[in-house]
Amino acid sequence: MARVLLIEDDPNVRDALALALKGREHEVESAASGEEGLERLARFAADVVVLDLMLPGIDGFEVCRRIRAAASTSIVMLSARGDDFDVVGGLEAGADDYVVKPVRPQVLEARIRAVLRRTDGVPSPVESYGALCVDRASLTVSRSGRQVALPPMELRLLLYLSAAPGQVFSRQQLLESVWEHDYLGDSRLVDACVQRLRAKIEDVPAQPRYVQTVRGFGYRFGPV
Amino acid sequence: MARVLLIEDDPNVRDALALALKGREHEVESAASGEEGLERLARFAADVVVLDLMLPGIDGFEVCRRIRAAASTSIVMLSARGDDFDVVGGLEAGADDYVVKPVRPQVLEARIRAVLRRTDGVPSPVESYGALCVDRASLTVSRSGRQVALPPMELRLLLYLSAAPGQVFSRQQLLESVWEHDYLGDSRLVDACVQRLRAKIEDVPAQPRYVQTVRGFGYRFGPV
DNA sequence: GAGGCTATTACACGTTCATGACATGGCGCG
DNA sequence: CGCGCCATGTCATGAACGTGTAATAGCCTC
Repeated sequence: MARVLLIEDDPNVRDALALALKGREHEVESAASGEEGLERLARFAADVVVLDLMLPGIDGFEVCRRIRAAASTSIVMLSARGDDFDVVGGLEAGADDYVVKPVRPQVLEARIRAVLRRTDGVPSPVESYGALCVDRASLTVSRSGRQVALPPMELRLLLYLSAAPGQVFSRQQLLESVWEHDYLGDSRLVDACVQRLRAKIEDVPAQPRYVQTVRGFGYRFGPV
Repeated sequence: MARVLLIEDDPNVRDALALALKGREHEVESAASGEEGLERLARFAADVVVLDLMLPGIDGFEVCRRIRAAASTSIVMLSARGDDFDVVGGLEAGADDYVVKPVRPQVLEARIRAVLRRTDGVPSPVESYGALCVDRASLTVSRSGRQVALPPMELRLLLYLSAAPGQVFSRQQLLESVWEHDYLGDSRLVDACVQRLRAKIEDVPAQPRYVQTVRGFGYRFGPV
């Protein structure tokens, strides 16, 4: 019925859910960590990702953001923590649904179906922001209809930022998520990349419309 | 931000939710029964319908099916019954999400956003206190609809205070938490920052509505 | 009315960011 | 195998902006 990627570190839960979903004619692929999940996703074109929050290595929220940056796959979060605070945080990180463990497979499946029903009508991963067009499938960017060639890092940065328009990211967050650097310390690397990106996508780089500076905090993609 | 049709027969719940959603800049229309809701929907082009299941007259499931038949509006079901059976049934009747009462407005709103994200752009989460709106994702503040630019420290102070409305913080606490200074000692630094902040967000800085002085103790955010 | 607490304003220093030049390194092409 | 280009990361400079401090004025409380 659907292609499901299950990211969950507990083998018992993972196997139980995988089995149940397969029994309902879904195609299921499993991963035990965030890293593994992201890697699988690159090759297994999932319709929906079922994502545990408590993962070894990079946590569920970060995995969620990275999935959002790269693809338009739907995400159902799965967590043992059901406080209002957690739920709101999860949904704001970009999840389509948030389910509290333990969960009966029937319920999980019903929620997956509800999420997919919503997605069906939205085929195009092309997002357009003003004159800027970002196509996450072909990884191309165009500005006022004319295609813009972006080097890898600038493209990754743009994808990441534009996946959450309006949200402010610190340089540190960007170094970790986009560059996958883990060292702490001051670096003007992000700044430099932002400048180069602006030179290519902004009409007036000195008054950026898309990639904006938030003094003292970091950068944000739009809104104007 | 979004147009919400709220179908709920209990006037208390209805008014509370309507008020909370309006406070977050949504446009809200209410209906007390299924018939009234369907009729409203014909004229009020809602982005999402929040639908109680226990309604007088035609029940929530039937309303859901009729909405689905007529329009592509998203539906968030609201019910006091949270059995797995009910949840699965609700989602299979065509709901996009199913929320169990009682629900905190923040959670309902986060779920509405998640549902809308699929069809619309991504509006960011907004806390609103009277005429003051604080958007914690994009780090923007607006007063009576007009955006206010705040320098980093003033913004951090406002974010910190408004995260716990009503609670009093001493200058020392603020120095530690907002400034991350650890030295003890008298400093009028917090005062100065508060003044600058007031000048920007208060209508009458001399009679502050949002950032209030508690003589001898410190400052507090609201209540209005 | 005195003392302590807070508001208000001004100014100079420090931080932060933009910008462009430069060094490094990988990759493809000859 | 070697050359050269392009992308990336680092650095130095300069400007803009915000911030902390201090000095003064106002207010509340006892």
